Amino acid sequence: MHSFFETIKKCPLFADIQDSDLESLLRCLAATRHTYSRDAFVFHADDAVESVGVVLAGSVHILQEDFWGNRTILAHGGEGDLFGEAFSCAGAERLPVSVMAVEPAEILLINYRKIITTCPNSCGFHVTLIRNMLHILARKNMMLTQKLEVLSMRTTRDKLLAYLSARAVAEQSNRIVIPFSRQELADYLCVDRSALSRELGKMQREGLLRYDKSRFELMQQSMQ
Amino acid sequence: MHSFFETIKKCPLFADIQDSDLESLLRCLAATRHTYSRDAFVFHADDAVESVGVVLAGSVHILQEDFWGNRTILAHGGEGDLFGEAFSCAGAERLPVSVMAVEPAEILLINYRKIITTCPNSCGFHVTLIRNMLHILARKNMMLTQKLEVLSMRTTRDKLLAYLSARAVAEQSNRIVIPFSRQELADYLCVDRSALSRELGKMQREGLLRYDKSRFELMQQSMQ
DNA sequence: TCGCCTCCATTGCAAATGCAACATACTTAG
DNA sequence: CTAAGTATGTTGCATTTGCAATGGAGGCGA
Repeated sequence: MHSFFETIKKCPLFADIQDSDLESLLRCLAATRHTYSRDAFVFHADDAVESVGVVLAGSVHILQEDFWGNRTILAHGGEGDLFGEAFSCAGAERLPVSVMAVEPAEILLINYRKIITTCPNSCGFHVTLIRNMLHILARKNMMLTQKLEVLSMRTTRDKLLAYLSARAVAEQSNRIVIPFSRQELADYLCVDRSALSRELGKMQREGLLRYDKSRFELMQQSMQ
Repeated sequence: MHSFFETIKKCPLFADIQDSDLESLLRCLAATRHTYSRDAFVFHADDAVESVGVVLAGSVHILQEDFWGNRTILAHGGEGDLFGEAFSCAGAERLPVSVMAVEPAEILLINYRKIITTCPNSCGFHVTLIRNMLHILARKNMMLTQKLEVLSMRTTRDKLLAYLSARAVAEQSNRIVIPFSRQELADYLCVDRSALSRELGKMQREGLLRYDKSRFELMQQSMQ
């Protein structure tokens, strides 16, 4: 477990904030620390949206409950992770998800209004803070968009090509190394692992690509 | 075709800005108007990211080119629509997409730095503008997340249930009216229309739901 | 070296899906 | 009212996919 300030500094919301400024910034934001025992709710669905949270210690699950009461884990938040920012910034009335401590956790809660309102003593942090928030939301936006482009393909082959092509364009190379194991790649593409393997083999036999473990090479000529 | 100011006011980036303030705001932002003929590029992939754009007249396509050079239309932008905001706010170095006028178009370009930097004469618009930008990004974020939850389901049935359940929870009712025709729903879920119809019929026969046109009723007991 | 474990490829099979073609409402213009 | 056009449901068929089970390769500790 890291120290409080070390953890805080890992959170992208506080990027480019001087260490020496952190303490006064947190005071200015009226940030509060809370501890939660295992399975305790940090936020509960239908709560009013007022704050964003930063995981200081332990970890949380972002949970969603569907119409029939089935719970799904949407995401996991570990040390330094920020959560609740989209709902706050979107001006949502009520939370559509719950946040629950998976293990004993310590959370920093910050009132959203305090972040976006430049404070009376006009401290310069707010500008940085808001810029960081924009940055976080926008990056997440790009990631979501990219994943959507992949998942909007109907077949496993097309999902694979969409994913690999995007990586290749980003890396400006037809040789790419993906940060996933097979199972993880299958999870990312939302397909069955064995079906993924089968399709990969077929594509290699057809000369669309070559691969070895996590190393892939896209073939130029395959205009399909 | 609407007047310049009428169009501007439709753009969510300028929400809550007084009509009387608009003109000086635009001057402060050094916003510039440009006209493009059909098929001209407003932005080109790999351009440096410097500005966001607002469609004043005509319309644009957001295009993406994959590894093999195939172009895909990612989105359409009509009068009052904002584009390029995610890349600007995310601090992307190079644009991963192109923006092209589909028909003769007039575009308002605003340098991103001017938006997020509170100007020397500290005019109050910037605060509103930045808040609007946060709002836009966050709302888009929520929409993307929700669609991703639906598309991450592997079967048509599960996609349908995920979508309908989300609507039902949002509307707090088991009776919902969807804003889509069948074809549009199929497109949203990224499945074939006939397969969607087939699955809907099957689900109705199994008692999971009832429907008539765009009106759906989810059954409570069906815990599956 | 042996045994255990994890990751990955392969395969059989039933079910789901895309696709194309066609049938059936419902809408709208004339 | 009629005719054309559009939206939706239905169905056959080839293909794709998920699922479960199996086997092999490589890593690791005893």
